Amino acid sequence: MTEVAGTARDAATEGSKSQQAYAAVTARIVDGTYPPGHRLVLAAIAHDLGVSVVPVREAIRRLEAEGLVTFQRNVGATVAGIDPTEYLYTMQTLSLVEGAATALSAPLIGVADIARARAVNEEMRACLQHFDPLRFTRLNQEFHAVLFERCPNPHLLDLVHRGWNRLASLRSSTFRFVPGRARASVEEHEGLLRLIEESADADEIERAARSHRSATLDAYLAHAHDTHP
Amino acid sequence: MTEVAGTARDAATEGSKSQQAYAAVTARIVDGTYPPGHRLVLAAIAHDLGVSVVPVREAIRRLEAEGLVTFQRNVGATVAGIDPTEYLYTMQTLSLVEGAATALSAPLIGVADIARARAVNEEMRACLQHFDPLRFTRLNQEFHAVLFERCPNPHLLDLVHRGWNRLASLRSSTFRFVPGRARASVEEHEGLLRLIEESADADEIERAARSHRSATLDAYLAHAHDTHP
DNA sequence: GAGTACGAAATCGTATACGAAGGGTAGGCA
DNA sequence: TGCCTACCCTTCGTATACGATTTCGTACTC
Repeated sequence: MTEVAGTARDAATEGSKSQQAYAAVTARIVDGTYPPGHRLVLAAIAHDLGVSVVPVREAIRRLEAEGLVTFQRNVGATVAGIDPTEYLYTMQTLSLVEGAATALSAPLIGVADIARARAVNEEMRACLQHFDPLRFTRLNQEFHAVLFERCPNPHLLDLVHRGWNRLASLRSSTFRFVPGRARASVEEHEGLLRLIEESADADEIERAARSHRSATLDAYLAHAHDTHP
Repeated sequence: MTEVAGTARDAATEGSKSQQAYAAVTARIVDGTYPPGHRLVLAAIAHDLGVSVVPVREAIRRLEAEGLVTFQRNVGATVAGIDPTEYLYTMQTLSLVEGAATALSAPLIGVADIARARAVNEEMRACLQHFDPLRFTRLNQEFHAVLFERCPNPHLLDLVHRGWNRLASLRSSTFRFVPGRARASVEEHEGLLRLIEESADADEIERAARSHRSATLDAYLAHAHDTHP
């Protein structure tokens, strides 16, 4: 079946069924088909993907290791929720690793990268008018990806990706709750680009990138505190 | 054997077979039964542990996610090696996350913790006389564990544990190669304790903890460069 | 003598099957 | 009427079995 229908299908058809299952489930979590709290039943997913439960099981375990799903023995897996505490920890960790990754990749960033990042940021600025949180968040990720993707330390880069993945599961980004943060964010992006352009000290870049993210977290916390005192 | 003899056996018998397999394989990697480069054959391990290949497979995948083993499709898993580059990346990442974890846990560290850490450090100081790299390394881990273990951010703490685990796979620690680093390390430990005692700024503690580890890395790199120019 | 091609052994990947543990519901008893 | 218990159903956990893929050894040819 796999060969017949999907010949040179798409990137998802690559490799083992486990990988396919992983890709498929991840996509569904990120795009919201499986909302937070949704129960992931192995047999159902397996049937859905046209494979056996074994590869699905492996995929779920991998997702568990990455924190996108929680797992309970003999009970099953559920899509990890948007627990505010969880959010805090994830953002805190991400600020740390992304800050470092950005600093490490800064010396390797060329003019083309800078231009691309700036273009994305300008798009974000334009987006401020008729504000669309989802679009803004997507652009935000794209912007930062340009900045950290050249990080030479693969472990660190992997941690950054995991952090973003976890955040992706709550699609209704921070900016939905705290739209006021969006404008400041765009300005800080420009400042970050300047630092990289002028080959600033690694420490300085790391601090800037880290506090940029921390500020978003703080804005969210302040908002959450106002809403649920 | 597992069911008949071991009723409330021991901690290793807890939970699923997958967890048992994970614990067993991890232990063998850390204690050197499976040296770096050793090929992990599923069927052999399964037979050895008295279980089927499925749980073993899951355990291996988990170890892969943690970086203790490398995996190749349709080929198998091998215990991850001591590639100097890998070491650099791991230490770099560890310095980052451990520094942050130490800073975050500092306010939660009580006098008892300080006393224990200091006792361990004194033991390390005594150990400097008839130097034993393995013992020194074990004490070193114990010392740092006291300092970061109270970190309230579980993700971050998990990353620190993973980092240490990966380093544990190369038991012949840095201090074997660079014994001169040991004395400086003990002194820096004392400085770190002082900072925590006097409730220093979080940034300051983070910087101190990070550069402590970075210094160890640098010492190793300098040594490696001397040896293999 | 070296390189290549073919075949066999080893090992992984996945499917299917069965036993076990949890949760929900219905029925009975206080 | 409310709570407790027993049963059943759903879903997971593991074993076994078979097909797929890779690798190593050997023989043949240039």
